[in-house]
Amino acid sequence: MKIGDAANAAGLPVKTVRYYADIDLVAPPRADNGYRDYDAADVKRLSFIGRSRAFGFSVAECRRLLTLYDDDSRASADVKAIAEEHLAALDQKMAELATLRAELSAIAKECKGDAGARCPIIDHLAGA
Amino acid sequence: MKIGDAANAAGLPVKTVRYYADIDLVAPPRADNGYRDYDAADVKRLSFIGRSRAFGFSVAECRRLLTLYDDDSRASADVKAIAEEHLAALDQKMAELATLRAELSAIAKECKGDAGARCPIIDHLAGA
DNA sequence: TCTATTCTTTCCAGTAACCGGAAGGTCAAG
DNA sequence: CTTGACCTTCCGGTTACTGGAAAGAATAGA
Repeated sequence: MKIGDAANAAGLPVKTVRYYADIDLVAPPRADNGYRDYDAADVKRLSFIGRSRAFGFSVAECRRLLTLYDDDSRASADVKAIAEEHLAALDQKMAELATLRAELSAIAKECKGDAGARCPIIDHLAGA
Repeated sequence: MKIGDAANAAGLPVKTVRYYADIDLVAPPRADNGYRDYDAADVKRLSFIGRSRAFGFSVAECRRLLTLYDDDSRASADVKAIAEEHLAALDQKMAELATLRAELSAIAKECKGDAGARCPIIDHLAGA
């Protein structure tokens, strides 16, 4: 199976699939003509990565998850640990954004937003 | 004033200040010895950028804000527009993260997280 | 069979916003 | 005069790709 078909089946851009091959995430053998030769298992792994990425896992995390996916005797605790690690990171990110948003919103409220030059937002950013 | 002092006064790493000079955000003249020569106004602009970045504005947005900061006859509406644009982006980002978090959390809950191999998280990622 | 099109390959550059380090010039202190 | 702390430029790496160029391979149609 050529890269285009594999990418299609996995729902990923060809470029991305080639990139995953470059970084040895899913690196199929080569056919005689030099083309990468994907099989059904590769497509499954690509789909797995696609879904993991959609959940916000980094490529590095995907690599770990893929190792666990391949390992029939893994402990589900190991998988869950990665997931909770990621959940914690999401929580932290959201908290940061919420703080930012609240502060900026408070400052923006003070600004009339008219044709006048006086602007509390600028003043705040300037350190007033 | 040399870059180290300016960076110090603005609370930014020297590398960052040099980067801002490279991209013409705050580009001071050169002294005879080739050193960048910052003045008090430059330090203020650097601090302004530092605070803007801390609020999550991109460097491109900082550039726009800086233009308005420099313009005594700007309309506060122009500043507020940038701020609200950014607030909207923050809201969208937070919404995305919240969705992600909820979905992942729901899946993770199904996983016992023990020594067993059966793992609903992996199953979900595999597309079960 | 010739050809046009659609693959595929590799490699290079760019994205955002820097950080780290190397090689080398400058300057103040001791 | 030498040491050390600055400063300079340039190159590479970070994340996860994306776009594009140049060139070879395969396939469909005339």
